[in-house]
Amino acid sequence: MNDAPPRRKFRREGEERRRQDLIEATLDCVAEYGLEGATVRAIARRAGVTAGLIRHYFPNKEELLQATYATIVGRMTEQAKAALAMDNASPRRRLAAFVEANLTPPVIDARIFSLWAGFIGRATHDPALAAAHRVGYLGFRDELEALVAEVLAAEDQVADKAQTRAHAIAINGILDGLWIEGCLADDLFGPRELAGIAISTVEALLRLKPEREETP
Amino acid sequence: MNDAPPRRKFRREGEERRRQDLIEATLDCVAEYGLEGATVRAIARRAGVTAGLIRHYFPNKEELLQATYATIVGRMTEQAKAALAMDNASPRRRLAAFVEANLTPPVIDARIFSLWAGFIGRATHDPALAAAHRVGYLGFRDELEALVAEVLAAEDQVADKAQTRAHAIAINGILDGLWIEGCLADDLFGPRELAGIAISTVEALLRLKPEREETP
DNA sequence: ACGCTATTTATACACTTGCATAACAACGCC
DNA sequence: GGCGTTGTTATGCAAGTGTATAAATAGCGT
Repeated sequence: MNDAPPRRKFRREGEERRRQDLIEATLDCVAEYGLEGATVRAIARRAGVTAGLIRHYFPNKEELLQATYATIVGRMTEQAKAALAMDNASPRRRLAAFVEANLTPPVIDARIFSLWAGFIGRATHDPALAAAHRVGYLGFRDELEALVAEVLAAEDQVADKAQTRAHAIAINGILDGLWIEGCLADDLFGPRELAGIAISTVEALLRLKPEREETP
Repeated sequence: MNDAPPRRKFRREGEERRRQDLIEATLDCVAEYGLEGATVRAIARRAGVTAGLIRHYFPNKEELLQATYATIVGRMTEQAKAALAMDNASPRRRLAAFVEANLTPPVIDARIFSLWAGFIGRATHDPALAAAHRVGYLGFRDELEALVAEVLAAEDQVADKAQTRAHAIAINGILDGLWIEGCLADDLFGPRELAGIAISTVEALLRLKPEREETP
């Protein structure tokens, strides 16, 4: 008569490890089924735990989603900044590396895009998200603006402040736009085609000399 | 003892009219609460009908959403193409007008963006939406490619096919990227600033002569 | 003026969702 | 090795979801 189902075995994990696992599971779910498919049960199944556990690490689902969003934003900016760290290279090369880093995997990634779209769509109604986006955007643009100023200085161009700002806005737009297309339809482009197009465009915008003229 | 609630009065509408009303109501709901807020009941309430009626015009909710998406895609491309209709102007001016049309109201609009974001997030996993996006994108890009070819021809530049394609991809990216920023944070930019930046960038990309040189 | 029929309402159903709670067991500590 | 802490499971619930179905009525053809 003992038809009581055997209780599931489990292991205790470290707090940080579990949180990270849950976030990763959320990313997987969003990638596969979209934001709407990222239910607590689906996430838990993916993470190999039961649904209730989520509430033990996050006060509610919303916070898990925000933590997930913060994770990918951090991951992306980290990738981009890594490209800036090449201190020995010329400003022009660093700009090119920066552009390329933003338009190749792992930044070009359908999973990330799916999550980004889900969140950014909410930014219109959710002031907190709108503010988060703004901070990230302006930070990114400032970085870009500094880089542009360096490049122009190295090329002996007058770096008008307004002009530099405009350039940064434009480059940021190019990166955003091509990033989207790359995430949505990478099969339409060659492996490094988007990066190449972006670099050409940026160099034309900054009126850099067209070809290899590093050492006159 | 007659506590039977009085049945709601209603009017019969023409089929096409009702379908359009339901689509419009869906647009409102998505714009206001996001895709997740566009439930059949919310949509029906918005349209001033009861939920069951939706199923009388659409076999299921999914089809209503697809019809809605098709509607906004059509509306956006229609707006953009209208700017191309200035037949008497020079290719260069028409390109500038096209760019400007895509980066000023009513194309720059938080509501439209909200809709776009909601749907595009699904396009990663929903094949039907992905296909819809792709035809829209490629159609837009083809239009752009033809325009670029005209401009280059008028400027006596050799119009390499691959180069023209690359230019169109780049311009499309610029438009997308700046469109997003404009929709999300129009207060960060002057009224026509984004359009101006985009036009400058495009002209630099196509290596057009910098200033007013229309009549040498 | 009166039915006919298709549009519209009303109600119900099966299912999913996020969240709350209680029982349980893995693991560190003495 | 027993024990307490707490990470983890199991179960339940109320609200909301899309959909199915039947009843009602608006408005047209006659």
